[in-house]
Amino acid sequence: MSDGKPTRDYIIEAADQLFYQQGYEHTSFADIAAAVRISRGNFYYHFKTKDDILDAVIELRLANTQDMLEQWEITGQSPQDRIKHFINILITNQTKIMRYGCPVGTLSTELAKMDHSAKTDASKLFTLFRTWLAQQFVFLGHATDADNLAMHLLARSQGVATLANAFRDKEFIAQEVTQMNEWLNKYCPS
Amino acid sequence: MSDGKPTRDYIIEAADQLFYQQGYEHTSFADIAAAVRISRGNFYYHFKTKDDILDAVIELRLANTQDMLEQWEITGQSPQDRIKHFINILITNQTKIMRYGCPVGTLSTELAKMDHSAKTDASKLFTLFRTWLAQQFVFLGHATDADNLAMHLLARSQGVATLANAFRDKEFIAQEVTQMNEWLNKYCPS
DNA sequence: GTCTATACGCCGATAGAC
DNA sequence: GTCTATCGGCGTATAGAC
Repeated sequence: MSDGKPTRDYIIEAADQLFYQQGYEHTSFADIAAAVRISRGNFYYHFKTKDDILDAVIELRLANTQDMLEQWEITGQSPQDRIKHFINILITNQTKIMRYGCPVGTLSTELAKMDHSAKTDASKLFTLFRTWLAQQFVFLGHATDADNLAMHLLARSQGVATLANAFRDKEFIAQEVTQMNEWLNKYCPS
Repeated sequence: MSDGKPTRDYIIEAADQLFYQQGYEHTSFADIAAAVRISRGNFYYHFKTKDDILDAVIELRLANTQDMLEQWEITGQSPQDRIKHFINILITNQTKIMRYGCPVGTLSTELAKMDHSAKTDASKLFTLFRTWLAQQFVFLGHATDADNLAMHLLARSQGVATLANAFRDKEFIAQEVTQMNEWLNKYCPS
């Protein structure tokens, strides 16, 4: 590549995209190699197995998610603002979601069906959102059921992503996002 | 096989199970052949391609779903009873859902990622539930937003399935089902 | 670090005997 | 209708030259 970034990083980023767009199993080494413009053989200098790439991709996603949540912690002026940031991903990423679904949910589901060992690691992506959301609800004074509220919101968001993907329905997303914000307002001080 | 049922039907039923448990792509002809106890070669007497089996499986699921909805129409004494039947699938099938997710949602998601031609047919499974639920809401006197309410409930149910699968959490299902029933009561005459 | 060449198995699919 | 044998292709993975 042109800049100083290690080839390994390019591989992980390409795999990240392809695993999301095509699914883990449906993505071959040839696909990733073509995207990074290296030979298949060279591939194995950086990763021993396909599972190793998956591990690296999950690690990358965990780090990126962590960064995003920390950003929201800074830019969101109140807990409800921050939670609204979460709800709003459905709008921000609606094009991708309608095409490929939610990157967290679809990977989790695929690995569960494959009975893949990385399934536990992939679910940590959910945990990241779950813990962060729960913390916001604690800030809002709902310490006792903060985790339940976090899980509820996560589930709502997952369901919207799945159906928006199935029906390619933009209007539906907008409508559900509105309802989720209204739901949130019930738990916020007025 | 021992009884008079055509081998073709056994293949479809085995494929139905395996596609659900392992995913469509992850399931090979060898897997299905082993389950039905026929040779791989014999397979092609009944189906020309793997896609043909998928079509047959979707057709079977559509028919089975249709039957189930008609049953609910009979056994459910009121629209709210019938809708509660829908909500209750999450409890009835909780073991399978925690392991493999929702059969409708996971197939839809997988086919979308593969950009598979059968994706549209698979989404008809969602449509079946959607139309049926909307009809119940019409009966409840919510004609203007019946479809929105149906989609909302479908999404809730999908989200619960996805998270229950990711976290293998039975308690979460029970809790969300309770909330969905409470939500439903708001739209029912008291 | 990157390449070519290649091994080897499983995949979907076909041909043809019984 | 069911079988065995086999094909061509692509999958992951390895060996070794540069």
